[in-house]
Amino acid sequence: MRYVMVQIPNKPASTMPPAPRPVPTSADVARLAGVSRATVSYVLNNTSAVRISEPTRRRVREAARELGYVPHAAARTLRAGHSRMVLMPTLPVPAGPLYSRFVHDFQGAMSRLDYTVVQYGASGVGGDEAARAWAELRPVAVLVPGTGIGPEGVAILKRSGARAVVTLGPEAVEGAHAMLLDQADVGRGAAGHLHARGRRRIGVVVPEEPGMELFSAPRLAGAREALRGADATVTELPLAYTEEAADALAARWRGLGLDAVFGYNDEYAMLLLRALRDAGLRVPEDVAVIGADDLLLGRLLRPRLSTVRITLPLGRELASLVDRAVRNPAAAPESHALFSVAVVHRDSS
Amino acid sequence: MRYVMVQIPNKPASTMPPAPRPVPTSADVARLAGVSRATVSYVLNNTSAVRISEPTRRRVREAARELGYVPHAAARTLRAGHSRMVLMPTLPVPAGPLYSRFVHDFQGAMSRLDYTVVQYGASGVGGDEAARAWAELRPVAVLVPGTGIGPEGVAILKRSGARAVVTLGPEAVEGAHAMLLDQADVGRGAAGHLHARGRRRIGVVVPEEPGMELFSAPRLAGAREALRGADATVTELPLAYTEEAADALAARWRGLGLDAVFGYNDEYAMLLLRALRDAGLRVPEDVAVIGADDLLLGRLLRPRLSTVRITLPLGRELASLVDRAVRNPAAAPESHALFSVAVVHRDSS
DNA sequence: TTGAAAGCGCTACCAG
DNA sequence: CTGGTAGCGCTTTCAA
Repeated sequence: MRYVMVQIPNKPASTMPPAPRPVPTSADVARLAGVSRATVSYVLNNTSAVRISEPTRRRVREAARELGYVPHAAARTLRAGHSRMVLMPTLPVPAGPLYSRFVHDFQGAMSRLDYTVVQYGASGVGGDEAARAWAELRPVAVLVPGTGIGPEGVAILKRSGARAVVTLGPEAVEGAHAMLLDQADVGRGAAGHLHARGRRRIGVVVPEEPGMELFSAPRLAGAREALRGADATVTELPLAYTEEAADALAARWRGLGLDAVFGYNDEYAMLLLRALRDAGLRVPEDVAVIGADDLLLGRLLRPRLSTVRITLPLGRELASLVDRAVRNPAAAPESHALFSVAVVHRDSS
Repeated sequence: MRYVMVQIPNKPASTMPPAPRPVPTSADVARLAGVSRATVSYVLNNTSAVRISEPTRRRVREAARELGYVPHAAARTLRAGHSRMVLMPTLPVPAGPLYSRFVHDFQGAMSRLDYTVVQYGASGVGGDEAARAWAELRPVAVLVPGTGIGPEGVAILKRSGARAVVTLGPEAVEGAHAMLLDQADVGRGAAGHLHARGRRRIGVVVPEEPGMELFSAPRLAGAREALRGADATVTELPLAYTEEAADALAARWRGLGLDAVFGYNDEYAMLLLRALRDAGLRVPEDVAVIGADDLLLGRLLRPRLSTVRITLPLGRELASLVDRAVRNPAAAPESHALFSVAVVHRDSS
């Protein structure tokens, strides 16, 4: 006598969610093709160490196609003990054009090296908590932008099998490779330039949009630092990215007694520059203006906008760093400064 | 007599890669805490169906902390049979500001609903091949921008357990929910506006940057279509995003005999507008200019740039659509047109 | 309150 | 050339 387990619906069939056809597995393919699961695996992975007759191969492929079989990445990863996923947490703010391009290039370069780059939607948690969430995915490498990770987080990732951790931020983190990229340099460059041009009462725009302090705070701090000890003042200028806010700021400009402004980036600078001119101020005579990022559009406005040009690391170079690090995880962490900053003096300062 | 397997290095120890300390598993935690793996699982997942004594809980947590234990997502997914990952293939081009913001909002909304959004770096393959690669990850939902998937691809994903497939493109795909979003509408809007303003010989900028044809081709086609049968001509104007290219185009402008131009988007439009004016042409008298995307910067240029405003679906609304679809996979696919297009007439046309 | 064990889907070893 | 099978790390019944 044999017994068979039968699934008993615990609700009337009419209210049950329609039984989703179960996802086909390699066992289903094997059954349909009349071979073993091992053979299926050999055929579908073109395992060269093993010879499978052509008719068998055809039967297996045919069965897989018929069932719409797709292998299960999690199972494969579990079995293999490693994957080729490179994890990149997404920024907590919408990406700007420079960063978008950088990520795109990096992704292209990595896929040419046969890695898969995955941008992981940060779930709001931070610090070691975030590092743990990333570690759960067992990526082969992690590329962390900003200051979202510390030595403890790096250790967590490495203990979980990450063969390379690379940070993209202002300072190297113990145990991780670093692409040095300090937003404060941008503020230093801008403030230094304005000071060199003879300006002494310098405003620094700070976007009011939430999350932007990630970039604006170091840029402001850099400006402050560059002028420390010099006979100059730095005034923080909160500004929302709207025409109205810019006009309002321009309207009370004369009362501020400033002779120069660093506009956070080219977009805010262009916005403010236009508002200042509309308010009757002369640029650069009454007020010098400088932006950052060297957007093409900044060159179109008149007067042409001075700016701080930022060179992000090339996706290719970073990809090759990651690849080397993965291949040789024992190597000492490298610090690179492919990021660089250069003042471009045009007409607005 | 018992035998024990011993791992024999096949190279001299000095040239061996340093044996990476194996990643701790829940079994290691159990061993260290002196309990079973089941207990570890109960404690770390706060399983409420089971009471574990407080001292035991502490011992387990302490052991986990000491080892730096992080659970293995692949194993958990495999066991659970499902995950809460929402897959979003990355665009084949760097994202623009509108799209970046949209993705950011969507991600935030999804994580509030307790899903994890993952942007998956497309490996260059396309069509059903790409769909299969996505299906390997067994995402609970897939959000596909553009025209990167057909009915066959949707079927593959659903057979692999995806409970919702949503496309973000010009037309609904069999079996998938759709957020209708046709770039051709932008071209239609722009061309219609220019024609209504009395222009008849209309140029359409087509960016030369690789990959942009994804967006520029439908915009051009939409413009052509809007003017079909009207007494108007459409001229394709290839343009690279550099000042030199814009100046070169402006230099031969009079020879082209055009009285209006749709600049692909605001950035190209601003670039070209400036070059045309520098070449001595009057805007809008000699040539009307219109862009698209309604960037704030377009309002700063003089004359103020006319534009086609594009409203992307809100991240929140899309997130709720995805969530509903996941909860009720049997529901008929919905088509929404939260995307909309409106001509904003300013001074340049 | 805790432990033993099955099994998710896959690949790689070894035997036939 | 092909099949049987162990085991990757985890959760979850069932039994003690």
